[in-house]
Amino acid sequence: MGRAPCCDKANVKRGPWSPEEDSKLKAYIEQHGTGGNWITLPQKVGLKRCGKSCRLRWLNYLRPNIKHGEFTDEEDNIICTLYKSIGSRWSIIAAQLPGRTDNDIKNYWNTRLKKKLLLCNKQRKDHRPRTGSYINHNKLEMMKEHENFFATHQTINNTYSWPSQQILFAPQNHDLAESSSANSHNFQYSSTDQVYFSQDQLCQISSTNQLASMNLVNGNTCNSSVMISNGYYPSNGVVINNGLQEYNNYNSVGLDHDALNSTSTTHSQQVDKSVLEMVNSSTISTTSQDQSTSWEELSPLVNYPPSVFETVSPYYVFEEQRYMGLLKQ
DNA sequence: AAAATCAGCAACCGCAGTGAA
DNA sequence: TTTCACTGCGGTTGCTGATTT
Repeated sequence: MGRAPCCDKANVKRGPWSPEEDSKLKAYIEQHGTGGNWITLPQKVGLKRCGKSCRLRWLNYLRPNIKHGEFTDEEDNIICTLYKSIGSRWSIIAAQLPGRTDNDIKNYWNTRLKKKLLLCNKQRKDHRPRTGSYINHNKLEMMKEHENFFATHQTINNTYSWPSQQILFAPQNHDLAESSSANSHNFQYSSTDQVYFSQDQLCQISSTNQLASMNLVNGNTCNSSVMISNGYYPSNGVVINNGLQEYNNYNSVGLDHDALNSTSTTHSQQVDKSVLEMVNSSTISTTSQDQSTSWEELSPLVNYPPSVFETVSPYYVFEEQRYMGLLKQ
């Protein structure tokens, strides 16, 4: 026995909403509210529409403070970062972007952001060496090669106009920082807990085992970092290289507890906090990921340069898949 | 200038979760 | 405990205007 339809489809209007319908619905809801029952709302308003249709129209178009138009670089950033973390859970992503609806963000991702990444990937593939193992290339040489490439191919830099950010890592304790410093990495301290690395330094680090014992820090700006609790579940590490952005954001379960409880949070921290709460309080779907473009499909598009992450990404990707329910435990 | 194709987006569909009876 | 109406969400469809051929 199938479920009863929510409305009599033969007697409801479908398709685009007219201005008259819009104004009727808007006026009614502004005056009376939804009454918590969308199914009976159309009758009260005097519309021959399905309740679900009214709800959608209100949420996506009529309700106050809806923001239409171009997405900003910061919004792009947040969408990509969160997509990397939680996948296509548009309502959660929308909750981080005031005025944007899940439908808007979903459309924007499917029609523009995804293509933006694909375009970038194509350009990167075109530049890859044709022979030999990419992974086995000398890391420093590859890094220099990429830097030269982006220095001379301004068009690619223009393709990605997102704000530049700096990669941040933090040692788990000061001893590590000091010992690392003693290893001639010449770290710059932004605070007692954080260290900034140059790309060359990262190459050196990734060629050693030091990365595994470090904490990845959220680097939306140099001054707004979230300390991650351990080296296994970094969250929201974003790397910029000459205009290209590295989204290395993994599951929020690794957020540092102290950071989460900190009262002096930055915007990016607040985003992580609330997303963590939302993700933890909702069920993770194992099916929706299959139907949309998976991050596994797109992640190669933003993993640049490979030399920085090849050491650690397989494990992190595994962890991400496991927590997203993509792998059996 | 007309036809074909593409891109963007509003709206729809159906499934899963929730809570009241 | 079970049933079922309702809500919310994510994937998909189809319309429309823009662009290309």
